[in-house]
Amino acid sequence: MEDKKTQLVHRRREEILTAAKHIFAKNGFRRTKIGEIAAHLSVGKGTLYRYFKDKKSLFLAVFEQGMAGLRQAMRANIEPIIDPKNKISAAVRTYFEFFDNDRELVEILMQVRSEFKDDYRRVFLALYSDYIVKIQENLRVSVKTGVFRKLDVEKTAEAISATLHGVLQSFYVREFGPETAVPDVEKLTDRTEAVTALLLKGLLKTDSA
Amino acid sequence: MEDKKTQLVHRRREEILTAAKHIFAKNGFRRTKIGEIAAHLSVGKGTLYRYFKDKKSLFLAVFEQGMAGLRQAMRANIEPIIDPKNKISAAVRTYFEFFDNDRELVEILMQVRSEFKDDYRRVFLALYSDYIVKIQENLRVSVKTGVFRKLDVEKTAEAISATLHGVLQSFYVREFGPETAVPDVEKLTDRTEAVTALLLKGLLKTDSA
Amino acid sequence: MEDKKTQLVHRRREEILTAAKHIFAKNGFRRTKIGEIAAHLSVGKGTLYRYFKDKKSLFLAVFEQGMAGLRQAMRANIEPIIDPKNKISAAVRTYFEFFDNDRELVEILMQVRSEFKDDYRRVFLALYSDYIVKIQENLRVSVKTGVFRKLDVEKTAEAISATLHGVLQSFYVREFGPETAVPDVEKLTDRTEAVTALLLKGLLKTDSA
Amino acid sequence: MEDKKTQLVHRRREEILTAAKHIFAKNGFRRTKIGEIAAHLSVGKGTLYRYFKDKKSLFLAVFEQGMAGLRQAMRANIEPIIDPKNKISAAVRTYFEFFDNDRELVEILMQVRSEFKDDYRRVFLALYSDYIVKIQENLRVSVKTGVFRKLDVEKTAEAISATLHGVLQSFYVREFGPETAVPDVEKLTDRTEAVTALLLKGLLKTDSA
DNA sequence: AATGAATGAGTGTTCATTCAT
DNA sequence: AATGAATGAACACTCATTCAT
Repeated sequence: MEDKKTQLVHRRREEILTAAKHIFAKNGFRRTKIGEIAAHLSVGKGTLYRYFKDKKSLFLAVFEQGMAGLRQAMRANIEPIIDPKNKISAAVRTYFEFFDNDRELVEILMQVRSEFKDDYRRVFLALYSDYIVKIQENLRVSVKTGVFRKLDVEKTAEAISATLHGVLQSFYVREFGPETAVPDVEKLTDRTEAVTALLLKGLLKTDSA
Repeated sequence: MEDKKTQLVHRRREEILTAAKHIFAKNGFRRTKIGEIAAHLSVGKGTLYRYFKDKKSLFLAVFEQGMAGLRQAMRANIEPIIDPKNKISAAVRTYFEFFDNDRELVEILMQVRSEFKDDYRRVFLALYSDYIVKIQENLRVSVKTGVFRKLDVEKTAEAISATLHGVLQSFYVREFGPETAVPDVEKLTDRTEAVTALLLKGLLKTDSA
Repeated sequence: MEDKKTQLVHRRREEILTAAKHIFAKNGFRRTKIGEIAAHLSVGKGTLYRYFKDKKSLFLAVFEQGMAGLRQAMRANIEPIIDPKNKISAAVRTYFEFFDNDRELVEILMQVRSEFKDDYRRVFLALYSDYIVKIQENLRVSVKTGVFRKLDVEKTAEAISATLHGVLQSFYVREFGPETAVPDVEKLTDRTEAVTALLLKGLLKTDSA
Repeated sequence: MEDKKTQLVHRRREEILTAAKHIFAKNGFRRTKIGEIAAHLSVGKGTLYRYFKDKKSLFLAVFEQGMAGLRQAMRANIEPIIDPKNKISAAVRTYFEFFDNDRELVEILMQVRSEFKDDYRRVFLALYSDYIVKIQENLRVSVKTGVFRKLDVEKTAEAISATLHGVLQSFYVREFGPETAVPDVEKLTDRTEAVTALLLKGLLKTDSA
């Protein structure tokens, strides 16, 4: 019985998060009214406050859930791979695919940065640190084994991660937007090859000799 | 006499922009009260409204001025350079130096994205397009001359630009913040080498032969 | 239960209208602050906005309610009367009595004209038209039966109605005003005889030999 | 020389009043900005303040000037007439003609009532009192000479005056409005006959038999 | 005398949050 | 547990008036 109750609570929490993500992504944090989310769920506003302390907590919960999903996807798709090059290309592909499949989360991501700088920092660092650590490990090993050139592991890992974010944003500014009529014409995934190539091979022609 | 007046108006406008940038960067757009900017300048609120239509216009003017400065810096430092590799490294260095020297602008940049998506898009595209075109030209020529490998010009140019943005943001989230007590410990410019190397050489060891 | 709620809502609405009429009449539309009305009712400002869209709507609701009352009074007191002369005198008396008993409404009436010309026109025409039509009918019949002299029905009906308004205003300008210390010394009703006589002796067939 | 200056000042004052009347009538007191009047005259705002203490004074000056014009017209057209009936009909005609020829003043008149109740009262009473006194004299004499029926002089005089005001307002609400495309289709003057007849046939002794 | 840049008081409205039912 | 009526803090913007030039 307790279990049942707990499950119900969990399910309800999920429903709220889904509705909130939808509305927040559509209108942005400020313009979103708690009442609109409640109405979307056909519940009273008070109910939302039983599940989340306040509007900000709800918003951050949406964000954290999204980030957790990203982390999970990255883990599932990258960890099994052993070849360092393939690890990189899998990371790029996974990252892009993930956000192609959850455009609302991109909007949330953009919002959270300026609305809650400090919370963003916290969540960002918490969720991404292990992922950046993984990159660093890959780099370190691959440099040692001679697959990758000699490089500054910390800064390069940061740069790789930053490139993914940067491409996401550039793309978002130009193509995204919930109101875009034809959102499927172009996809982040289309960038996978170019970005992977850039990261792995760089710009220079290397067929020296 | 007209000249004097015009000059005075210009000077006042600049003073307002500087004060506004400072306050907006410190508190963010929403939490900034027009009265606070006015007080900082020791003028009445009405005066600000003589120079800028409303709060949003003032904010966007700060943003546009900053972007104009970036464009100018990029042009001045990159255009004279001929060697494609040096062009790339100069772009990275200029970009990072520019934001190291104007951290308030970074905060503005982060804000504007989520507060005024559409205006951001407009200004961003307007000011950056010529700069992205330059990258594309460089790539196209360098591929033809065999300095750069065969690559997708549009997508790679986008990725290069995105990498710079991404690094700026990653760094910003971790190190920046107007409230940071010791903001000079680490600098964006420290990333120049690693990023330039990543862009030019990629990760893979190329010691063919 | 639904009934109870509906009733409560209705009662609250009436209370707000009463308080608003009082404050609006005392201070005029512009100088009335929403907060003053709320304070008078010991409720929060937000509550007023649950019942009325905005300040203007509240004001116009007060006005419309008053006009509805006037129409009702006119109907109740005039319709049952058959004799044309008595109909006229009843109209004059009812009109004057009504405003003697609701001086706040007079102030509202004066305000609404200049503040919301168009809304005034709309409400005025909507509520008064049937009443003017009644006058016209009375005139038409009475002319036919020879009780009233031959006259321009439309213009004379307008003039009769206008006379009532005009007397109300003249009186108001001189005697009224919520601040008047002794508001009961003179009354609109005191004008009933003189006005009725003026109107009637002009309407009656002067069956001079 | 002094004379010249005085004349110039006078002329300027008149120009300001004309412009102010125009703008005030168009937009209403509240929505009229001092700057708009100044711009219309191609002078600085400060200049207006040399001629009128403040916005309210300017508005009231427009009103008072208009009322003075009405008084003058009434005097010129009525005083020479001796026959009591003709005096009445001349009053009606003059009043209606005056406002047909100065519709802007009607708008001012409507505004002033609710904006400045007390000042309206003062000016109204000051300017109209002599005119009402004239009506009273006419009534008194005519009753004595048997031309008019026995009546309450004060209240009837008030009612006559009120009828003119009332008709003006009724007409205004329905037909006027600065935005009316075809303002000449109907005129106040068209009411002259009906109103005169209403007033007179009520005034004349019905020496039946 | 004329100007118009500068001033800053003043207020309607929204909406996150609470809490009585 | 759920509701949604009630609350009231918070804030941009206008424009009459002043006064240095």
